[in-house]
Amino acid sequence: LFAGTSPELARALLGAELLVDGVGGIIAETEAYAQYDEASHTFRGQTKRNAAMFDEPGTVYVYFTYGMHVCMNFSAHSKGVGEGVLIRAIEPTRGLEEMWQRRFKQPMPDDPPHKRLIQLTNGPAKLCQALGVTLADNHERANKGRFHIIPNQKPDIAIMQTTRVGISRAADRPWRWYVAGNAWVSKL
DNA sequence: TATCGGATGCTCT
DNA sequence: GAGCATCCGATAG
Repeated sequence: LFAGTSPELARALLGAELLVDGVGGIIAETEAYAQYDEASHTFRGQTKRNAAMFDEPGTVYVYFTYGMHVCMNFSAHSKGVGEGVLIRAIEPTRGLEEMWQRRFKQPMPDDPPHKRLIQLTNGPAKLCQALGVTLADNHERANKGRFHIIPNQKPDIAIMQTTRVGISRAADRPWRWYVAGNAWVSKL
């Protein structure tokens, strides 16, 4: 699964369930980044910060950005190649109360507003906060420690493809994919 | 509903 | 010193 190219992995991860210590949901939106890709953190070669992207496929790459947020990726392709997939949105399935507490710093009400449930995980930094992912998780491995990926069971989900969000270089490269109609997708 | 700016600190130029 | 794979609240329409 993780041994594919980053665009292949980005599509394959849609519909899969991502769980961190049993808390998480269905992956609804992803973006691919490759070493030859000007928008990628790995474009200018390996550094201490991006080393996880060059590690074994399935390695977790967590980075700090905008002075206050972290985002998570899974390394793709093969060891030595700086390529990976950013997880941009999940549809919560397990541990809703725990996610709510981490995101909003208060217990989840008995009848939570739908709008608020969507805000739980409809963005790359939001879902990391909800799942309790921090920089300490950098270099973790999928399906070995607290991170688990349960492959997509439904073969026929409708997938949309667009340009990536929030980048300035290689802005035309259509390497963002999301599940059509899913309410947790961060942007249309 | 859409757009705008502030928060906040690490990384690389 | 500039830029950043973002988020949130405020403001205008």
